[in-house]
Amino acid sequence: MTRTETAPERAARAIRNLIKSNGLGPGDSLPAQRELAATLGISRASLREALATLEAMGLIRVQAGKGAYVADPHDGMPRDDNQKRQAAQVYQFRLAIEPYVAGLAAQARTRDHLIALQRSIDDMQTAFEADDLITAANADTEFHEILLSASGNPLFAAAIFPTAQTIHENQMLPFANAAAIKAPLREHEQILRYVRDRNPSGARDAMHFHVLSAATRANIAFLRP
Amino acid sequence: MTRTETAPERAARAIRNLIKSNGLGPGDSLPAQRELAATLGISRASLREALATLEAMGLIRVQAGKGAYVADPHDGMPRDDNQKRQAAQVYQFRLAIEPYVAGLAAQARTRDHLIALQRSIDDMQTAFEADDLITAANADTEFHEILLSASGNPLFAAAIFPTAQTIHENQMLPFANAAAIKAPLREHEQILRYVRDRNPSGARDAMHFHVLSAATRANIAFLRP
DNA sequence: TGATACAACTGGTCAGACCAGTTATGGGAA
DNA sequence: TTCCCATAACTGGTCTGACCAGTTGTATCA
Repeated sequence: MTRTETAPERAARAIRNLIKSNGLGPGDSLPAQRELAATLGISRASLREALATLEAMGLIRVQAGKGAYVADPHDGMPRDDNQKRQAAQVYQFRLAIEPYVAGLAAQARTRDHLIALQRSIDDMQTAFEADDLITAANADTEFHEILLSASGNPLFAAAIFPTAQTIHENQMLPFANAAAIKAPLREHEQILRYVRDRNPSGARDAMHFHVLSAATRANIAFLRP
Repeated sequence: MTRTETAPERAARAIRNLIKSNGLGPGDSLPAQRELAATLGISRASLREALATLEAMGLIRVQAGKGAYVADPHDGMPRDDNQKRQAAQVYQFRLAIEPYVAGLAAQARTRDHLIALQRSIDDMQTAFEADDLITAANADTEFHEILLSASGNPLFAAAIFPTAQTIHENQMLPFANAAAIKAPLREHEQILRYVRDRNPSGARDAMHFHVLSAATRANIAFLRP
């Protein structure tokens, strides 16, 4: 039997669509609860349950007396007005996870992973040639996601998930510096080589270098153990 | 002004504590909503909002007509029936994160962190002497959580959160072997020593050893990069 | 003994009320 | 005219009490 979708579930999905289709960005406000409930044809109680789940997911932020707003992805983490510092935390985080994951991937990868990794590199190359930095950044992210999945341990992907958006944004930073634009491409190729050759320590070091280089390109410094 | 905590927020935290302190595991059922609301001194509406956030966080699962249950953390991630394999993934994950975090903590810790770490060690000791393995396991988890916070990078805590329950479960496994019961205690003390002395590489190695030892005690083997 | 019907649960949803903050507005005082 | 402040009209936060729809245990009847 296909379990019936609950009213708050339906509402939560509707609100997410509303945010998307209306192109609402961080800080933009949602309709008032009484109005939104009426629009969706549900009670305010159900609406509030939907809002509670969306808030738990970090998509919105609700303030008493004021309203509900589309959340800034950075708001889920402790106050830190300093942009640079946030970026530093992201790179610090990546430096912990990604070299390790690359080492695992070098051992656990299948032929399909290699193909997918190569394609993401090709996509990135093509995007660069077309000056399409958005697509290039997407390809960049994709490369890392494939490695994540190639590691064979779903916990890493689960761990990255909450910070995925922050990480992606950060991955675009380096591209602001047009001069060093091809460097990440070569670094990806180097990583892929080690992963293909099943050389964990090589992959690990190459990824370590890649993350540190990306930080340097973005002019970010941070504490390392 | 310190923004007042909302009733559902308070309730969510209370329920999480309830799960912890009662040692509820996956599949165990929570009290009925009417009863739980009365216990917490809030309305069912507020209680339901709390449950909605907990469900969004993947901590519980609510079924109409039946009840609310502590969720299996592995639901929502790729099927993997093999218990041993799940445990291996957890240790593999911890081995990536925790030594790195320990290294950071050794540099960023404050005096308060040291005090808290020492207390968690003392609690664990006391619990062992009282043969209270549940409390001991809680103290064990607490030690690691304090280090997480001492690292100064909230991303690590955020990353660990989704798998926190799995990790906690795993941390209890070693205690099944009564012989080696004091080992983790000594390992924690060793880590604390390095953290106190601001020795990152020492802390890192000690934590590496600690995680590997825990895995060995639990008779778990896994791939390392 | 076994099947069934009922009672007593469970969560899902709603309407409507009231409180406590926030904000816009309009009327006075300077 | 300009500025300030009281107030009205919002906003979300919370509660009560009701009813519906599933699930489950139990007692009754064949």
